[in-house]
Amino acid sequence: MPEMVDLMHKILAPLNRVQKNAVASEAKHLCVLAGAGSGKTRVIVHRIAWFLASGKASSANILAVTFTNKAANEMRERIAQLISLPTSNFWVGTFHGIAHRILRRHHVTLGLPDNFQIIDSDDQLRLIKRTIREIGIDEEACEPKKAQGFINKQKDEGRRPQDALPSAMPEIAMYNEVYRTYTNTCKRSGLVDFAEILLSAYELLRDHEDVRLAYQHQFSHILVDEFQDTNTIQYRWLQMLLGQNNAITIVGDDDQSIYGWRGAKVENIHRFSQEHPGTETVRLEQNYRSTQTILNAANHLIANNEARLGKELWTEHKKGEPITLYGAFNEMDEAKFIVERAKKWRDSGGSLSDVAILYRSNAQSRVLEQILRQSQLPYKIYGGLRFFDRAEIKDVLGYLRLLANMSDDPAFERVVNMPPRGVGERTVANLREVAKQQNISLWEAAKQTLPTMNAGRIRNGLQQFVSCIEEVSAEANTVALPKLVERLLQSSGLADHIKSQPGERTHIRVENVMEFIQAVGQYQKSFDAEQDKPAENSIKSLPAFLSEVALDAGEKESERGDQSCIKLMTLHSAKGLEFPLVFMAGLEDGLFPHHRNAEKQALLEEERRLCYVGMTRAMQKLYMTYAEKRAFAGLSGSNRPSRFINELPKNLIETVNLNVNISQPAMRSGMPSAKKKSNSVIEGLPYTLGQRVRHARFGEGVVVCGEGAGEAARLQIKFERVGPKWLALAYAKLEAV
DNA sequence: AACCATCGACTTTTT
DNA sequence: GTCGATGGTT
Repeated sequence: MPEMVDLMHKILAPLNRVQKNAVASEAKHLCVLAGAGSGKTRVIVHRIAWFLASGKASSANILAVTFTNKAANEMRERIAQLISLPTSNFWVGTFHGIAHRILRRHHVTLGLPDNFQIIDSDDQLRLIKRTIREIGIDEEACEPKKAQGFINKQKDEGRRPQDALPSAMPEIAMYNEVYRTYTNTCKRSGLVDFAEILLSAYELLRDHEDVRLAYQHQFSHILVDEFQDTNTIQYRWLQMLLGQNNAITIVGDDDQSIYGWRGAKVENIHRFSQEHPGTETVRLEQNYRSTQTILNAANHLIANNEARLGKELWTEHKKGEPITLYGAFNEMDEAKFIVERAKKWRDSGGSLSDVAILYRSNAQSRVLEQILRQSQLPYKIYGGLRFFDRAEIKDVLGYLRLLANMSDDPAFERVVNMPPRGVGERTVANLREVAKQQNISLWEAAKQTLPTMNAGRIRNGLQQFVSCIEEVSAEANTVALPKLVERLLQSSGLADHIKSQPGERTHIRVENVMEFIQAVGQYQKSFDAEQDKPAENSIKSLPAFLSEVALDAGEKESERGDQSCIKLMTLHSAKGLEFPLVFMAGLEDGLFPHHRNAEKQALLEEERRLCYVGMTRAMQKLYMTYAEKRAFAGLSGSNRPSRFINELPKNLIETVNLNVNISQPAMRSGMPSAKKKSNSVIEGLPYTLGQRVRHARFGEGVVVCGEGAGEAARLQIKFERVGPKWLALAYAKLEAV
């Protein structure tokens, strides 16, 4: 008993007053509005521990749901750390992970094969393309990407093809037809996409009372992280688990809802307390991350949003440095400025791993990379292609999927001619025809068709493929996964193919495959440990491995090898992270807020939240930059500074123009036009940035930047014919144009 | 069937 | 300025 009291003390002691109220709340339901950097995860972890320590629930009664594997793992680890209990019987996981686990358990009830597999959005798109072709709709009229968006949206909203909303638009009917056919194909092939996981899990609970009651009985205490990001079906799914008696704790921040475009409904958190009588709402507003200056600016910005529950961050930290605003001449100049300041940070004792450069769209990283490389600063781009999405890895996975489930037609199509063995589009089309007529899989069709084919290159190739699969498949009974993968790579010729590809990427691809084999080995190990004995075959572990891979975003990759690297990522992928020094680049109207989201209020508010998220990543110092001219496909030409800049309190901002070595006083007026003028004057020189000049030898150009004064004054001119050149003003004969 | 050249599109992406 | 898809050529 004294241990219990000790434990309860240990749980509450490190918390502030509001956090304590949340953790120990006796209310039936709890809504924690957790501002950025306010100790959100800590509250959720401690509340779980509190339930356990106070005897309200045992670990098996708790369901904790997150959106990312990373968050789920972190939660699990921190619970284990706080209370010394094994966490293996906790239900902690992502929406998809938990729903998937339930699907596996009840696959019979759902009419799913026991070896059903998960397809990612890439596979989904391929399958949809094929479906469109199969139906025979004109691809011009039915863009696969749009069809994919439609289907996922339907599923996110809980609508099956037969539930289609009446619509006057003929294309809706067309998309729905694709949806219907696609659904059938998935069923036949034993495939489940991401949205399907959630929808099926919801329908299972909705339609089967016994199942529903069993889970309701089990999960007396439900906790949900990042609740502002839940979509319709996730909300309903939670509703099913909640029933009348269970208690739920939701944690989230409506000001950080930035995934509305993916179906997330901020309204879910807005209306939660109304729909759940007995809800206590707690606001975590003390921030442990940023300076008061940064928080004030962020508070001021987000106050412009109308639809919000309302929250104001504060901190006990110092005021800190002002936010530095830099209006660059162009994107090069912007990148140079950022790199310059990052260097300064390092030279004055900071670490480059503390530095993050955030941007609205991925394309912006290119210039930054270029300048970083030139400056020889180490950097790492986050959120690019995920490890398991690399082409060579997906090829190997395609083979494995086929081994796990011979009816997996998309997998068949991916690998039947990989490496090229003469089985082209024509041959596959024939197989598809056979498969369709007899309602069998492509694999079966291939085996059946083979003896009737004309001898030749095509038949040889297909025969090779079939033999390879059968051979390796037989071995799956006797060898473990890593060995199986190696055999597969050899037997299929994929290993040789990758090695023999010309180009500089070969080396990396080979390395990736090696790493994949290693990952497979690790997986087999942990699988064996769970089963309590080493498996002498891959049959059992393979489907589970594939599911794990499909539901793994590949976050592990970002963990390694990032010592003292500057981090580059989009604002979206920065959510949940923090950095001592943050640069937000490309704050231009059109880019950020993105022009497609600038008109409608709701969309603009989401852009503003994105800006808020970006700003609140910064711990010590925040830079915001924009380029007056940006060469950017589609959005070329000159841009105004982002309207968000004007929404920041002027007294928290210092405006700087690095290249001319002058610090400008804070903007006098918020008007971009006024600012533009004052900013482009080069102090002490008779030229302005962006001015056109003519040189006797180099021709016409534009003043890009300048430095020095008097005799030492130099200007950088970007010439149309010969590119940028630095010229000493004293010698170069320039004339204004 | 495989390769190459040309055209055009282009936000964000937890699973 | 780059990636991907498409169409024509070998």
